[in-house]
Amino acid sequence: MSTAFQKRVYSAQKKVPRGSVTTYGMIAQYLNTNAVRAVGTAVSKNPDSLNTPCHRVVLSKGNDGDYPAEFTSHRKIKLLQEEGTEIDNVLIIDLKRYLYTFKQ
DNA sequence: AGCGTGACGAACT
DNA sequence: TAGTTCGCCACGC
Repeated sequence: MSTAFQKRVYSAQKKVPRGSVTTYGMIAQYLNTNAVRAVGTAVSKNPDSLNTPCHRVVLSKGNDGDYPAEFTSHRKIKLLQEEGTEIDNVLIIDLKRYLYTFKQ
Protein backbone atom coordinates (compact mmCIF):
# COMPACT_ATOMS: atom_id res chain seq x y z
CA MET A 1 0.00 0.00 0.00
CA SER A 2 1.06 3.52 -0.53
CA THR A 3 1.59 6.37 1.87
CA ALA A 4 -0.81 9.27 2.36
CA PHE A 5 1.41 11.48 0.27
CA GLN A 6 1.29 9.02 -2.58
CA LYS A 7 -2.48 8.92 -2.45
CA ARG A 8 -2.60 12.68 -2.74
CA VAL A 9 -0.47 12.55 -5.83
CA TYR A 10 -2.61 9.83 -7.39
CA SER A 11 -5.74 11.73 -6.50
CA ALA A 12 -4.36 14.75 -8.31
CA GLN A 13 -3.58 12.66 -11.38
CA LYS A 14 -7.08 11.27 -11.47
CA LYS A 15 -8.43 14.82 -11.63
CA VAL A 16 -6.73 15.38 -14.94
CA PRO A 17 -9.39 14.99 -17.62
CA ARG A 18 -8.84 13.07 -20.83
CA GLY A 19 -7.27 15.25 -23.48
CA SER A 20 -5.41 17.36 -20.97
CA VAL A 21 -2.09 17.02 -19.24
CA THR A 22 -0.51 18.30 -16.06
CA THR A 23 3.00 18.83 -14.85
CA TYR A 24 4.86 17.69 -11.78
CA GLY A 25 4.97 21.33 -10.73
CA MET A 26 1.19 21.63 -10.92
CA ILE A 27 0.74 18.58 -8.75
CA ALA A 28 3.27 19.94 -6.29
CA GLN A 29 1.32 23.16 -6.18
CA TYR A 30 -1.90 21.25 -5.65
CA LEU A 31 -0.27 19.39 -2.78
CA ASN A 32 0.93 22.73 -1.47
CA THR A 33 4.57 21.75 -1.55
CA ASN A 34 7.67 22.82 -3.43
CA ALA A 35 9.05 19.35 -3.65
CA VAL A 36 8.32 18.40 -7.21
CA ARG A 37 10.92 15.71 -6.77
CA ALA A 38 8.82 14.02 -4.15
CA VAL A 39 5.93 14.11 -6.62
CA GLY A 40 8.05 12.51 -9.28
CA THR A 41 9.10 9.85 -6.84
CA ALA A 42 5.49 9.21 -5.91
CA VAL A 43 4.34 8.98 -9.50
CA SER A 44 7.15 6.62 -10.36
CA LYS A 45 6.00 4.28 -7.65
CA ASN A 46 2.37 4.29 -8.65
CA PRO A 47 0.88 0.85 -7.96
CA ASP A 48 -1.86 1.23 -10.57
CA SER A 49 -0.73 2.42 -13.97
CA LEU A 50 -4.30 2.25 -15.20
CA ASN A 51 -5.81 4.08 -12.28
CA THR A 52 -3.09 6.68 -12.27
CA PRO A 53 -2.73 8.17 -15.76
CA CYS A 54 0.97 8.80 -15.46
CA HIS A 55 1.12 9.44 -19.19
CA ARG A 56 -0.78 12.67 -18.56
CA VAL A 57 1.95 13.90 -16.29
CA VAL A 58 4.73 15.67 -18.15
CA LEU A 59 7.63 17.96 -17.40
CA SER A 60 7.15 21.72 -17.14
CA LYS A 61 8.78 22.02 -20.56
CA GLY A 62 6.10 19.83 -22.07
CA ASN A 63 8.21 16.82 -22.92
CA ASP A 64 7.60 13.30 -21.67
CA GLY A 65 10.31 13.26 -19.03
CA ASP A 66 12.41 10.30 -17.98
CA TYR A 67 9.86 7.72 -18.81
CA PRO A 68 11.44 4.25 -18.62
CA ALA A 69 12.26 2.88 -22.04
CA GLU A 70 10.75 -0.40 -20.88
CA PHE A 71 7.33 1.16 -21.26
CA THR A 72 8.42 2.53 -24.61
CA SER A 73 8.14 6.28 -24.14
CA HIS A 74 6.74 6.87 -27.62
CA ARG A 75 3.83 4.68 -26.59
CA LYS A 76 3.00 7.22 -23.92
CA ILE A 77 3.09 9.96 -26.49
CA LYS A 78 0.89 8.04 -28.87
CA LEU A 79 -1.56 7.42 -26.06
CA LEU A 80 -1.81 11.13 -25.35
CA GLN A 81 -2.30 11.86 -29.03
CA GLU A 82 -5.21 9.47 -29.07
CA GLU A 83 -6.69 11.42 -26.18
CA GLY A 84 -6.51 14.59 -28.20
CA THR A 85 -3.26 16.10 -27.00
CA GLU A 86 -1.22 17.46 -29.86
CA ILE A 87 2.37 16.37 -29.55
CA ASP A 88 5.38 16.73 -31.77
CA ASN A 89 7.15 13.43 -31.15
CA VAL A 90 8.29 14.29 -27.62
CA LEU A 91 7.29 17.94 -27.29
CA ILE A 92 3.77 19.16 -26.62
CA ILE A 93 2.96 21.82 -29.19
CA ASP A 94 1.22 24.19 -26.81
CA LEU A 95 1.45 23.08 -23.21
CA LYS A 96 -0.70 25.94 -21.92
CA ARG A 97 -3.44 24.80 -24.25
CA TYR A 98 -3.63 21.34 -22.72
CA LEU A 99 -2.33 22.02 -19.23
CA TYR A 100 -4.82 21.25 -16.51
CA THR A 101 -4.73 23.48 -13.45
CA PHE A 102 -6.15 22.19 -10.19
CA LYS A 103 -8.81 24.15 -8.41
CA GLN A 104 -7.70 25.54 -5.14
C1' DA B 1 18.87 8.28 13.15
C1' DG B 2 21.46 9.68 9.18
C1' DC B 3 22.75 9.64 4.23
C1' DG B 4 21.97 9.11 -0.55
C1' DT B 5 18.85 8.75 -4.41
C1' DG B 6 15.17 10.34 -7.60
C1' DA B 7 9.63 9.71 -13.57
C1' DC B 8 11.61 17.63 -11.32
C1' DG B 9 12.21 22.76 -11.65
C1' DA B 10 14.29 27.03 -11.72
C1' DA B 11 18.41 29.68 -11.58
C1' DC B 12 23.14 30.29 -12.91
C1' DT B 13 27.36 30.16 -15.75
C1' DT C 1 21.37 28.40 -26.32
C1' DA C 2 22.97 24.55 -23.73
C1' DG C 3 25.02 22.31 -19.88
C1' DT C 4 25.58 22.34 -14.87
C1' DT C 5 24.26 23.24 -9.91
C1' DC C 6 21.30 23.74 -6.09
C1' DG C 7 16.94 23.17 -3.67
C1' DC C 8 12.96 21.01 -2.69
C1' DC C 9 10.67 16.49 0.05
C1' DA C 10 9.61 11.51 0.43
C1' DC C 11 11.54 6.99 0.71
C1' DG C 12 14.91 3.12 0.97
C1' DC C 13 19.03 1.35 3.07
